[in-house]
Amino acid sequence: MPELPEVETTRRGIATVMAGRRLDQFIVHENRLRWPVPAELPHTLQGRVVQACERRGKYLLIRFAHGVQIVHLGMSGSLRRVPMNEPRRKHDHAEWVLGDARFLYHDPRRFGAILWHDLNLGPVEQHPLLARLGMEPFDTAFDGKHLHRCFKDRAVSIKQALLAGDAVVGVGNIYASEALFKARINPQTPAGKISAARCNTLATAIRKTLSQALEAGGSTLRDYVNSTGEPGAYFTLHAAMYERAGKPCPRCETPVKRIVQGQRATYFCPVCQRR
DNA sequence: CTTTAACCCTGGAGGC
DNA sequence: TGCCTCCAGGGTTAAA
Repeated sequence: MPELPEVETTRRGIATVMAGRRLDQFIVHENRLRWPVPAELPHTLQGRVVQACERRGKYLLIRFAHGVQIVHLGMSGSLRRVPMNEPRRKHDHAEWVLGDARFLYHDPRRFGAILWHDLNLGPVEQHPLLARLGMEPFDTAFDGKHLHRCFKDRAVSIKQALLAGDAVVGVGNIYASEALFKARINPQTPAGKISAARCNTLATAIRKTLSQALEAGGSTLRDYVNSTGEPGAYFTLHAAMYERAGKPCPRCETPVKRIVQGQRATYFCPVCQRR
């Protein structure tokens, strides 16, 4: 389950190798991902130079002069650098070869995606998958005011509003529970009922949660793209709430509660986290 | 418009 | 040991 920290760590890893280099070959071994990998993509990319590796939300953007390759790791995907002679494993669906550097896209559940955006159609930010994404949590403009504005009049729970991704990107199911615990907000609170002051607290909590995870990801996954499936940051970062139902809250020792919101598990402390 | 639920898929866990 | 069922997850889309 790559969350924003893994995606960002992956981006940094591939960027140092890919940026400025010629892509000799892009090879598709299995095109049945979330959407089919475009059949002409290997031809479109053959011999083109990678300009940059960027990220928007959990989407990796591999930029070329004529377009942008959009890569999503879904929930089970990884993008690793491997030796040239390493045999492919099951679920290695695509590979990039740039000189002596080789990267494999591995995704057992095939929830990920590899797409192409032609820059003749306009900037990649206008791609349907990216156009309605919320603000980046590390954007300097991201703050409580922004959240308060986004959540105004919304009846949906704050947990679900965070996951929706139209206010802020990168807060997945794990970090939503963690950030709400940190901000001491009950996940069932209607988003529109959260005061401006608590939105400030929440914005800080989100940024702190993600940056701590990124730091953990950055240390344990320093060579993520060179390795063979290191554990994600959420394993090394001890979760206070996530998957800890019945265990004591780290603040008050009340048993952590598990509920389901929008078909997804939420973990919270019924004492520390108030509406 | 909002809200809800189904869907895509595989691996792992638990029951028998 | 094997077979069956259930569950997890992100994010889009169809239906209500």
